[in-house]
Amino acid sequence: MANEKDRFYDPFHYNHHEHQLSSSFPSFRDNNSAPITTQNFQGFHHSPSHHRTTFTDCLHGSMDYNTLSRAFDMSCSSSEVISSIDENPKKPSAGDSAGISGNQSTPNSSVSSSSNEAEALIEEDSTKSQKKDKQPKGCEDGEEKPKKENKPKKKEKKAREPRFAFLTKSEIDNLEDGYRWRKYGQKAVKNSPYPRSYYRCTSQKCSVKKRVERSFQDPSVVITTYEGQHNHHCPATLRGSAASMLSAPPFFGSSYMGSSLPQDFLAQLLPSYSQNDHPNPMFHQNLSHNLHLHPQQHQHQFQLPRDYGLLQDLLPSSFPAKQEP
DNA sequence: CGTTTTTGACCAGCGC
DNA sequence: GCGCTGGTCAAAAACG
Repeated sequence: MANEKDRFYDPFHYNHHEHQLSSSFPSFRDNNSAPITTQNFQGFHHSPSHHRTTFTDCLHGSMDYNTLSRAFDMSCSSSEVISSIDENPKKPSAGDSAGISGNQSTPNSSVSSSSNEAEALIEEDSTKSQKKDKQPKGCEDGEEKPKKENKPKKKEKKAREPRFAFLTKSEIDNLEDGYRWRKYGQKAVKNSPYPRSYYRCTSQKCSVKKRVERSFQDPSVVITTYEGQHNHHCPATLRGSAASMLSAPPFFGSSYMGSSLPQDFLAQLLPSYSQNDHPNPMFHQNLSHNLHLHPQQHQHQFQLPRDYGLLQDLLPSSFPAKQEP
């Protein structure tokens, strides 16, 4: 279960507040000298009609904020929101409301639900909600009890892997991402008619998990949360880099935790990015090329939260100290 | 027959 | 302590 902090960072819950969050970052641009352009892309090779994913708020760890903005050449002039479903988060826990509700209005809300963007969110790993997870499966002590009754109740908490959530506009729940997954559970989600499915990477020794859930606010949006880092190569080589992109977890691996993360991420995301070393007008084309998309199809935007301070408040452990101008 | 999915039970953490 | 919820387990079923 997500505790306060967990819930706060949990994209699923985050999603419940997306409109609020989006509106809470009013002016990222001011703090950045980076030229504002919009980088859009969409599509999973698998998509029959349209899977669209927009990476938003790709922030994590100690990455440098400016670096990130530079790397993505972000545009925040269009504070788009996926939707403005007015979901009442039943439990406005301290963290929940405190962090987000400060700014409920939707500034220049070009609430373009029609623009179908999806988001990629970092879910800060909560150190509080670690669970048994990797507990040795019961009966280590020889007893054969029904089910897991005599599981050793380890108190030792295992740090959970960072998570990375994608909000994807898709009619298909389980988006193809190049890796093979085995479903190991499904749960009904509170306040949502749509169940959440739990998958594990089928590769041995790979502990990457993902959760797939459809947003009840916008049923056309699929929320996919990756957790962990693949320790193997993508079994299916997708065209371009879509696969590596979607296997985003490596991006969260410790080796990627640093100021160079955006570049690393983009390098993984798009080989052309590493080639070019810096976003440029061709970036769009490279992007679409790598994803085999038509430039005209670009409809989704990278976004960065605009209020760094607020983000720090939201994800205190994920951001370096705010730089005073 | 091996692998994957389904599904009810179980467990841990949290709030009250 | 109890109830709720998210997450996981594991047996059975389904699938290829």
